[in-house]
Amino acid sequence: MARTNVKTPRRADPVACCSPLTESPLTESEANELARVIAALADPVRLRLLSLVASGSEVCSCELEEPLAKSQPTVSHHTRILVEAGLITGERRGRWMWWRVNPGRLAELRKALGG
Amino acid sequence: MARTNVKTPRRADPVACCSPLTESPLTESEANELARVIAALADPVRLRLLSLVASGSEVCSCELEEPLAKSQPTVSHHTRILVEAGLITGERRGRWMWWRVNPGRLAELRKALGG
DNA sequence: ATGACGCATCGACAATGATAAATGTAATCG
DNA sequence: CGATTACATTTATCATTGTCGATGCGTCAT
Repeated sequence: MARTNVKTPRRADPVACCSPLTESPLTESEANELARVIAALADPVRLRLLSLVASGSEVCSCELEEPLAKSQPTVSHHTRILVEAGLITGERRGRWMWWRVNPGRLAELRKALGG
Repeated sequence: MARTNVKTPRRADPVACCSPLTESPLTESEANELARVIAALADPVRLRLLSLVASGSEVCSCELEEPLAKSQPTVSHHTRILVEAGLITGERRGRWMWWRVNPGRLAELRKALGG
């Protein structure tokens, strides 16, 4: 069946849009899009979640609750935000959701930050 | 008290502490410190403020209110947060505050983000 | 089918943060 | 000196967000 309930990023590339902010002033819409993605990383739980997923090649949601010490709805909330930011992708296999990082998105972010 | 109100970063280096989050899981305190700095950039007004400061070599606070379309207290609020994150530094000369970016801090951030 | 499991969604609450008016503090000028 | 300028701080308001219990939905095993 097709589609699970995994959300995809809102638009093509909310980050790759912007040249490094150290080079030229950001427009208002560029700043809005960039801030949206950065906000996804501006939380310690999501940073640890992302680093946990990056450590293993794939990580199941059920393997996240314990190390993060957060409830299942809270973990689901954070994975959703990271997916919407394009930083991770999720795939449902059976009853489990498997998460992978999107390395390209992190690279875009670093570039937008002056890299 | 004699001291001006320019705040300095809270500790030596809240960001340089962490190896790239793509390499090993962040500890809780590493994630807290890193999230603090990232949160300083998770706002469109501060992103535009930072890019404005980065564009000119030095920028005065009075030159920020108009392009940002924000009140003076709001601009002061945002510059304070960027200073506490170590992303910009301020120097008072006469009645004006002159702001400069701290390129090293942005580089540390990119590194912590997997660079 | 029935139950157990894994995860998403909804609803509510507390905490945080962005904004600006009013006020305070230095520094400069006449 | 008093007046003015540039900025910080205080205070209050309002929107956003992190958190979790309850619930719903799909999947698997029996």
